[in-house]
Amino acid sequence: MSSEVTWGRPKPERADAARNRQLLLDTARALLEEGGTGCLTMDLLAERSGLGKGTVFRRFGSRAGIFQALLDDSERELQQQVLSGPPPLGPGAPPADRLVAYGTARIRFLARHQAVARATLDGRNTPAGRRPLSEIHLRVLLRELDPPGADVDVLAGQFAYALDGPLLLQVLGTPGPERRPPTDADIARFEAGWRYLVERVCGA
Amino acid sequence: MSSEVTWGRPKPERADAARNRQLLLDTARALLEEGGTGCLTMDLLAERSGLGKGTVFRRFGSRAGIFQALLDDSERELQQQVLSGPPPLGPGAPPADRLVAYGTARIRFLARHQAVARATLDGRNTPAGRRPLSEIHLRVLLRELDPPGADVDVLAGQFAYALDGPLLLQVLGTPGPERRPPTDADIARFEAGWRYLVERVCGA
DNA sequence: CACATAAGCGGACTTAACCCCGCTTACCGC
DNA sequence: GCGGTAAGCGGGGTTAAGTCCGCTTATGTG
Repeated sequence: MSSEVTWGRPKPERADAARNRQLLLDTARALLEEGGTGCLTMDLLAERSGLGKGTVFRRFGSRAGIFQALLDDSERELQQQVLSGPPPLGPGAPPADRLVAYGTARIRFLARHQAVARATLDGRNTPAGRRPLSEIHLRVLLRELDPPGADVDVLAGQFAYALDGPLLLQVLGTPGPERRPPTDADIARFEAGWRYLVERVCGA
Repeated sequence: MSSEVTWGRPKPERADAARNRQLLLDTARALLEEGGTGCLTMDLLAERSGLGKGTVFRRFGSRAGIFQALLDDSERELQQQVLSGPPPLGPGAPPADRLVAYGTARIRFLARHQAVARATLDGRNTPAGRRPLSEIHLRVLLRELDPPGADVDVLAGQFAYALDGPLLLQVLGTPGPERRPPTDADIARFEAGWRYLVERVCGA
């Protein structure tokens, strides 16, 4: 887990910095474990890690940035499966099947990390211009599929938010103001909905 | 503009409270005009209105709440057109046409109020369980249309976020981190994309 | 009109994200 | 090894969101 794919970044990041980043992520996860997202404050994170507050902000830019980093980290595994795992999630299956498989996987991923994903949204300062990996992958598959007459860029965005939105804001069930974690039944409905959408849009 | 549709609320709200609410909204709009969303702070809003900070929070609950209130206020006009305006936006046209018309109108609405809509999102404390009017309307139209084999509740959510997401987070153009307001060309693409989606999903 | 009361109000207080800037230290070429 | 230097670090300071609680006032009743 040390020197994996080292893509040509101009400045590779100093050794102590990398160590501290990892330490911070680990501490952050521990804090989440014991008190949920609300419990994770910058001061506490710094203190528990034995580092200064400035360091925390240097690494992650903002509170939302930490959650983003955590989510990216968790997402890496999924990415691996998509890039080089077995079909239909990985390469080898027809694009439409991969689309369905990816959506299903993403739904489960989001359901598992709902709290962190939500904390990523922060009206004040989102990292700006950050384009979700999800959308990029969807675009690749859609371009391969090339539905006649579609604007693939736009469609990829629509699909990405059709996948993420309902789960992040938890829109299902009675109109009441309760926000419960999604049940297995909810997830099944979302998955079926996704399958339906892909089939209708990308020919049957 | 005084006593319109007075639905049976248990407590109608005291007169001075209503006056202050309106005053606060007006002041908020003035602040937005002169400095954008970033300039609107609770302290400043209270001071400019000649009221205490407590009052501001009592009325709107949080900073995000103010933006929500502003957006709701702006949205009322659109709602009127949907409920009792001329077709195809208003009642009378076939559901598929109304779906397209509504999406188009919503896209334009969001493009015009993008900054405020964005400020509405706040990872910390969204008013919880708030279901966008948009989604409700979409569900009504979809139920009328009743696409075979679709889960209308799920589909309404997917559509709602397919409409809102790309515009709120501005996902289009080169991958760079610039967040510019959407151009007319962007809007045209989103509209075409929406039309495409509706046609594919709801039969041609 | 006087009173009761519940809603509304104000503004000091607390908390936490985020900024700043002088000090420290890992890394690179000799 | 040995500077030079740019990146990394620390933690106190600033700003703004959100809370609290005692005072004020609109409103309905006898």
